[in-house]
Amino acid sequence: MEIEETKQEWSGKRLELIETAGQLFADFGVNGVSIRDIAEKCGVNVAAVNYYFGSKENLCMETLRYVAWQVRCPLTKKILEDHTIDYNSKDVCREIIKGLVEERVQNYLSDKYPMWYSKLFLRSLVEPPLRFENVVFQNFIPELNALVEVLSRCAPRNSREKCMFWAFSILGEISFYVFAEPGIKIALNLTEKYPPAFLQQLQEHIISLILKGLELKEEKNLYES
Amino acid sequence: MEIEETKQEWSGKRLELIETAGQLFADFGVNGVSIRDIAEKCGVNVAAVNYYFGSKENLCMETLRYVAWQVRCPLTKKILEDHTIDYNSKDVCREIIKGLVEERVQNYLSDKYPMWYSKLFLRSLVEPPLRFENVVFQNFIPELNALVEVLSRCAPRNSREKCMFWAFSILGEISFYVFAEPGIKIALNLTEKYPPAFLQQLQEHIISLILKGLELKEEKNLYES
DNA sequence: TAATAAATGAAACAATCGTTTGAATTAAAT
DNA sequence: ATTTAATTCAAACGATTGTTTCATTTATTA
Repeated sequence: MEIEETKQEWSGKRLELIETAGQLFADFGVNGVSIRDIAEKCGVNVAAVNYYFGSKENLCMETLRYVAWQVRCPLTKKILEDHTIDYNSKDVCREIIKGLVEERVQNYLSDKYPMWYSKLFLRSLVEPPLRFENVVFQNFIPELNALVEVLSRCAPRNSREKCMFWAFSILGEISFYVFAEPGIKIALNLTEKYPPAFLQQLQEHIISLILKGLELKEEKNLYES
Repeated sequence: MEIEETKQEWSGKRLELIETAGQLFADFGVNGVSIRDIAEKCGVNVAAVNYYFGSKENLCMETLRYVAWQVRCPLTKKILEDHTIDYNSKDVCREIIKGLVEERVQNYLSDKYPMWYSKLFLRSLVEPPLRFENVVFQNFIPELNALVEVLSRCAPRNSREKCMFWAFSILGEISFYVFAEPGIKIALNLTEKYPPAFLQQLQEHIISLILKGLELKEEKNLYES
């Protein structure tokens, strides 16, 4: 119900302002976007921002809260709460890790959501006045810890420290394509969004990389030249 | 000699301004820093920026040119120009890849350079008015292509497309610790810079991850439980 | 030492920033 | 239909932005 209340606030002109502002914030940074830029692109008066949000900073935090909700990856916690999982089965562990990577590639890079959702979310780790907001502590750190816990269970021979590195590997591999998107697209001669076939290859690349690293790769592949 | 001329411009009050402005740009974004901020922190008059650089935008490009020079990774090209290398030797290939990763961990994350050098350099891939400057095309893309070429030679069984993914893996794994530094340090309870022991572990993690992925890992490790 | 160039400083420029005001308009409720 | 609330609008607020001016100081050269 708290969720329903939250979602109600994300409707109408208020939502339009969040979507417009968020996209601009993601591309140009909060300080690179003026309220007049937002108002013009959204087709509303400059006073609308202060009418709906009180201040630019409030709007800023709202855009962050919004995208953090949109791209959240709940699979990790769902796995941790499922006590029927047999982590002794390598097949099970493989599927779990495949799922973790897939969810993030899907939420961060595919056209399930606009790219600027994840781009703005990543900015919250970096840039004032976004960073150090509660939304970071309520999303990034818990999800990171959950990710480490799942990896620890799937690869018990690895220390918790090692699993932290693997968690950062998953996040880093994917995040790079988000935050460095403009440069990467130039390097790859892409004008539109990442093609689905490209994302499919990337997803398989990351899954294979993690599975090999955690010694969970199917044996047949280990020995083939 | 062109280099010498360039270096001469990086001295005195001019260099102090570049260093001061660059650090602020890296942390707060170009639009998040005013000329008065820079002047105050640098202990000079507000007119100094326009006296030495003509405009804020010129100063901005100069800071970028400066850090791109500082953190450049010339090892890749040096390898490509060395025609005595035997890429049939797995030992040689292993050492090459170790070197490539080490150079980047050293230049981007260690205390060889201030962290904001690499942070600002990464911003050039993302954020106007830094992005799409010539320095990106003259550094990021050539180094990326060189990296792909070296990986192709070391792992000839992988397609060029695959090697591109591996190159992005190396860059992504390391870059994540640069651009997401504030969030990561909170997650890891770090107040200072990344400890040398941590970077050593990270470096070994990435090298191992890439070598396993490219099937270059020493056989003894492949079979040990 | 005198003359010249380089560097610095206080003050102000127009432009833009986030924000506020209060009237005009639209929608909802009685 | 009338009242009330919600929304939109043009205009202006003071503060801050990047930049310029010009006098002053410092350093260099003749």
